[in-house]
This record gives sequence, structure tokens and C-alpha cells, in this order.
Amino acid sequence: MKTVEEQITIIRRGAVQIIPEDELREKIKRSIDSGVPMRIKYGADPSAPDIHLGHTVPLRKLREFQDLGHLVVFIIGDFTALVGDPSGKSKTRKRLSSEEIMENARTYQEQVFKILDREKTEVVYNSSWLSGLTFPDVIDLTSRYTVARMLERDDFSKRYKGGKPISILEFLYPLMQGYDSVAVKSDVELGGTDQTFNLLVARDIQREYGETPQAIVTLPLLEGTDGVQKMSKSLGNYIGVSEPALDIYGKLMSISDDLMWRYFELLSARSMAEIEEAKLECASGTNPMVWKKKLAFEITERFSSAPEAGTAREQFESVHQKKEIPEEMATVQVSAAEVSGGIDIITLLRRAGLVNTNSEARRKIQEGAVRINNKKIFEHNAVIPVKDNDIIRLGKRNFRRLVL
RNA sequence: GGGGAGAUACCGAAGUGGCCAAACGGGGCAGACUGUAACUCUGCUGGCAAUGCCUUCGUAGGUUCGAAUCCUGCUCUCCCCA
Repeated sequence: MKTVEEQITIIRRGAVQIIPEDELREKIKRSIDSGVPMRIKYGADPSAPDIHLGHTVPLRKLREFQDLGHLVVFIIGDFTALVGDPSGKSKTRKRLSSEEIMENARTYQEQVFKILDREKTEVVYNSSWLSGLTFPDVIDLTSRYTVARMLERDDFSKRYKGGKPISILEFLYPLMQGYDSVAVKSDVELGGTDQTFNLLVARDIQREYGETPQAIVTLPLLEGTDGVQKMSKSLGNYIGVSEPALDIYGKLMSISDDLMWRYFELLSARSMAEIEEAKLECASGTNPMVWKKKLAFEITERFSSAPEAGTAREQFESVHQKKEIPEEMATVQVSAAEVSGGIDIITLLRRAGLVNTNSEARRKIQEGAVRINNKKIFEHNAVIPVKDNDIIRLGKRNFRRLVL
């Protein structure tokens, strides 16, 4: 068992804030003395089943807590998802059916346990306590917090000042999350910095219900592959942990050199000392690509396997560095009858799923982005004689192999 | 309950009777460049049987030779007052 200070050091690495640190120390000490592990709460929204590298930042921190002997209480926010979160810009965010939620929760867990230790994880659904609350219970809960305090939340106050709508339901969310903490009796809760407000509300709610408030550990939000906005599926700048090894590797290689160091800090298992060393090395002339490949390999391996990551690296090198055509690619099946006497290029591109409309196909052809077997096609009414195994290419990185 | 403002393409935002498939910016895609799928530069970015035609400016009607633009109802949002 590690000492309090040793544990704090591990917890602090990569964390943005620990609120309040002395309370956390106290909790760790009590845990050591009593031999009872701390209960570390983490909530997940099962509306999007694909977890990406951004989610893995807190997950890795949870794993560190587990390795220190503590228990993770993983809350699936099925009740939350059932109600449907109206926050943000998407006005008509759909409400999920309970079947969808259960399915998402299942795939979610599959992915989460690539990182977490199953033995030290308690998975719970917040519907099991939230759906049982009566309206008087809800009134009691809402009476314990004020509108002014709600408006302290950054995005609420911004929207309020900017004349953007805020639904009452959104005010309820922090309260529901806080109630979750009461229900699971959490000692510590983890979340991204965007969750700071909700995590703090939970402390107040716990106190209101006569419990000892949880300590809070906030973690940075990982920037997406664009290097600017936070990684999110809706922004399309994410790297999913269940993506094919080649995609994970390739997307990691596409990040900027600056962002690479950020990823090293937040995702890599390498020590900070080693990372600093690498930075110096690059500053003195080493091609950053060398280190980017190491990062890409490490992360790809984590979510697939060493052989798969190796294959991904080879393919990347062959396609992007030697400009060769990848060995493996998506295929498109056509019947021999369809292509006897050739097939017109627009139809071919659409059949291959490389474009969505004929107009788009014409544009791409004009731009010189279309190749068949590495030969550029410029005629948008060209009729192409094709055969089995021909390769259709759009741009640098979209390939389809034709199968008759 | 009363008064006012608004809803435009993936997002933000201009346009206020014909020159509007709709400026500009962001995003996306492509081309050039590159160690790179980064940066930068350039082009494209509603659809189609394509020098034309069709659909689109919250929604349903109306006025007009002609409507994103004017009128009316409806839906939704914001602000002020009570």
C-alpha cells in the first residue's frame, strides 16, 4: 500500500485541479488506516456508445486509482439519456429508447474495460435511484439550490447573457448528477474540466443530504485531431478506441507536432522525464515524426495488439511515405453485367461510396482528384473499362478495390 | 398578462421586391507544397438527364408578371415590463 503522499503524487499527475486537496489527503489516510478503499465516482452518458481518446484521459486516471487499491463506481447515466439532454446547440437531440441505451451501455462497457480493471469496478445505472424519485422528492431536491448559483456556471451565464435559451431541464442536470453522488456515497469524483461546476454542485448536494462531500479531481479536455477544439464525435476530430488499428495510427500521425506533446502527456504511459527528453531531442534536430510514430504505435497497440499496430505502421509508411497503394482497403462489389462494356465514371464513384451525389462526383473529377489504377480521370462522362481488382481512388487517402 | 426583436445553406452571419442557389467567415472536401493526413497557398462546397432545368431562406396561406425580401395565420426563440 502506497503512502498518502505517494498516492497524491500519482493522482496529481496530469490533473488540472484537486478540490480540496487536503480533504483528499484526509480521505486517503482514512482509507489506508481502515483498509476500506475509497469510492471513486465517474459518470458516463450512454447516448454515444463510441468512446474516443478524449474519454480515455479520465479512464486512465480511474485505472490509476484502482491500481492504488480503490474502487471505481462507474455510473451509466441511462436515466439522463432517457430524458434527453437539450443543452448546447442541437435543439432536437433525440431521446433514446431504453433498448438503445442498454445496447450503448453494453458496447460502452466493452470499450471501457480495455482500460479499467473489472475486478475493482462497480457498474451502476442511475435510473435505479433517479427513476424512483417522486415529484415531492424532486421538489425537495430543487429547493436546495438557487438559480443565482446555477447561473454561475460558465456556459449558462454565457448563454443567458447571449440571449440563448436554457431549459429548466438543464438546471436539473447538475442536481441529478449531484444526487448520483449521494446515492453512491462517492468519496472522490473524476471529470473533465467542463464538469467542474457539476462536480462542485454534487459536493453541496451531498452536504445537504448529510453526507461527507466528495473530493474532486478534474482532468484536462483532450484537444481533437484539429488541435484546437476538444475532441468530440460531433466535431469529427476524434479518434475512437474501437476504430481499426490503421485508422488510429493514421489519425495520430496526422496531428500537428505541437499537439503531439500534449498527447504524450495525457495519453502516453511514458514518464514525464522521458517526454521532456524527447522534446529536447527534437529541438536539437531530430525529426519529430520519429517520436510521433512512437506515440502512434503505443496508443494503437493499447487498443488493438502489437502485431496489428505493427501492420498499421507498415501500411502508413508504405502509403504516405513511399506513396504506395495500401494492401488492404474497402472493396466495392459490382456484377459483371453492370460493367460489361465499361461503366461511366460517375456511376462508378457513387457505387464505390466515394461521393454522395453526381454533382460531387463531377466536381472531384474536375479537381483532378479521381484516379483509376493510378491514372487520373478528367472526363466526367468517361466510360471506363474495368476489371476485377481495379483500384478506384479519390484524393490521397480514399481507396476502393473493385470486386466483380 | 402587456410590449418589442428574431428564425437564412453543416455552423456563424449578410441580404429587406427582379442583377439570389443567396455576400463574407468558419468547417468540410480537393489540388499544390511537405517527413506528415501539420502549416501555407489555390479551387470547390443544394440537386439533376447540366451553357439549361428543379428544389431551398422556420411553417401554412396570400399579394405580385416576379417573393428570402411585402401581408396574414401558426410554431419556436430571445429581450423588456407586470
